[in-house]
Amino acid sequence: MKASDAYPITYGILGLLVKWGPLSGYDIKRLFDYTLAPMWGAAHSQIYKELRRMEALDWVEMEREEQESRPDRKVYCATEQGQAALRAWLSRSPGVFQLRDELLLKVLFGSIASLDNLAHNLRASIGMHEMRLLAYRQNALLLPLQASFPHGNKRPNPYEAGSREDPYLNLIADFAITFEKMYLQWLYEALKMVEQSQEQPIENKSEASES
Amino acid sequence: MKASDAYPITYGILGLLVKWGPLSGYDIKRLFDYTLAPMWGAAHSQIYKELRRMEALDWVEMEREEQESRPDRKVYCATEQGQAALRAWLSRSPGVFQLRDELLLKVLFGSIASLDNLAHNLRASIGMHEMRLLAYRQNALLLPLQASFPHGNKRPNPYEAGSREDPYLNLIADFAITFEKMYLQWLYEALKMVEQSQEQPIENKSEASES
DNA sequence: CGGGACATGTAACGCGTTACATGATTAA
DNA sequence: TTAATCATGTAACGCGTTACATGTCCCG
Repeated sequence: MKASDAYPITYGILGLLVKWGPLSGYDIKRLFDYTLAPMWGAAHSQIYKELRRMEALDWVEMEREEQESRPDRKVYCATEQGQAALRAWLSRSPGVFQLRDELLLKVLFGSIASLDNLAHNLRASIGMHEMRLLAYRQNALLLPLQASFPHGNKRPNPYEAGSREDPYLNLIADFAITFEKMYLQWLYEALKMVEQSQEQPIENKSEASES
Repeated sequence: MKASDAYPITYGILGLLVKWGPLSGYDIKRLFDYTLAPMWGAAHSQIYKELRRMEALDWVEMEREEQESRPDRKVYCATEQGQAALRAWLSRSPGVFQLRDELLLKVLFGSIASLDNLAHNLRASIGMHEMRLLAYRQNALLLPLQASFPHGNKRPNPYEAGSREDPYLNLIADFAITFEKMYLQWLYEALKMVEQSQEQPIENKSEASES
């Protein structure tokens, strides 16, 4: 087991398998889209890729569930080695993460284009984040964990319906909601500023004469 | 000019060139490290790569500044075409950005390892974000724009020492500070929760008998 | 009868990261 | 003398993204 064999997404999948028990690639994708949405995104193509890599490393085991008239479900479990690797990763503290927000770039360079333009972008972002906040408030993170969880949980796992009481999940939900609220508040303030500039297009503080 | 010829970092560089006028790759790197730190990071290797790509597209022009006993500075300018491309990008509103925070993953999976471990990670993050906040409060974003800006601004550009009054830069600084404060507050609350769990290791709400 | 959910894949492409490389100047 | 600043590169590697692919079931 080399360190370069694994990356955050590897451990993300591994963690899901340990915490919410045997899962198919499709299940994992749903968990990324809902439960992990505030911290990590993943395309299904990458999840399937990663699962095969982890199988080769003996970090997960696959069991085929046959189905009629649908592709077979391939259900994965974390092995002992996988769990050891996960614990090793958990023991290393990560560096500060990199925010990569295109909107912030467009705000910084807002003066280069028109203010109408910038205002439009801000409104679009407000709409999207407002929807996210609503989703989080409606407990979207728990959607894939509800009673309706795919193949109906076969073995009684310790989290079944009571998952909403997992304190760590609650912590993440708190973060997601607090973050979206803060982000939205900033967006509204930025929009207000831009709209004021639109009303008084040129505010000549310094008696600007021709250059 | 195809859409696939450019990415956020391309426009980040382009925007810097338009806003803070002729710059070398080294200058651009400093601007990414300080001014753009809250929204986009970039390695110098990628900046040099991108500059050559943009030169091939005729989005930037290069002028060599000869120096004794140091490598020549290659100073770049945005062309008309480059500015047009930048404006076109500014007019498209971006989707929601993806947070990719390894720490949040480790918090979610915190119960898999020891609480000591998780507390340690949280404290490390607190330290790092506390430093960031301090830097932002000390106007770190402006560092490369101060009077000391490299080759001393040759042509009197409209931003020279007064950059601290650019309203868009102020907006970004506000965002950075608000974000760090929010993040830190959450980290402290998370740590408090974990420390309480350490004191009362097993809180048997449900008279847990053997499975 | 079209669209969504279910279910799993392959392929292309490059941004972003990390490491390696060079070499002078200046300050602690 | 050790380290930081100045200054610009090359190379390897793969995660993350986007697009393409296939086929059934079920709901309105």
